[in-house]
Amino acid sequence: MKYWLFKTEPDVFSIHDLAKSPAKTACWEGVRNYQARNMLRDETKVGDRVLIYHSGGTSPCIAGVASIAKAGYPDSHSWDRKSKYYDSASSPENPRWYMVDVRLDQIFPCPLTLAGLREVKGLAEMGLLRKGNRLSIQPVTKGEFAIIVKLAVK
DNA sequence: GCCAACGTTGGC
DNA sequence: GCCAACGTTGGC
Repeated sequence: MKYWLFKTEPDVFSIHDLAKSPAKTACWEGVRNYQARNMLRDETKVGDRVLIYHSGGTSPCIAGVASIAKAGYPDSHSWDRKSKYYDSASSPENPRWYMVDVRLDQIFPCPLTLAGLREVKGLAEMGLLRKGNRLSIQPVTKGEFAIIVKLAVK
């Protein structure tokens, strides 16, 4: 099993939107970065755990945990002309972009702020905390995941 | 709103 | 293949 961190802008799609989705499950569409695409397409498996990160705003934070409900599959928004994620280079026959389905497991009672996470020993190497890392899909180590869940549930 | 960091594009 | 220009991300 792998562990991930997915970034989202809560104004666009928050963990609360995920909670309101049918069966608390939604597709994670619109990833338009090749490195992130490759991970979604090649490395995700059903059951993988996903930290949901809210970027932007006054207090960016890890808001909760979800699981992969459907592993990487072509992002149909990429050939939907009406979608803001439309890409003329992508087609059903030759999809350029991929997405996954995620199902909410838990909203953290107290979201873990970025500032707070920087204080935590054992997370110093975490991708999220490294300068200049803009990837919206990031692998997380088993140890980092365990530390974060323990902090949030305490 | 600023700006650092990084990705993408396109001319050559 | 190099690299300048430009666009995007995202914390602050």
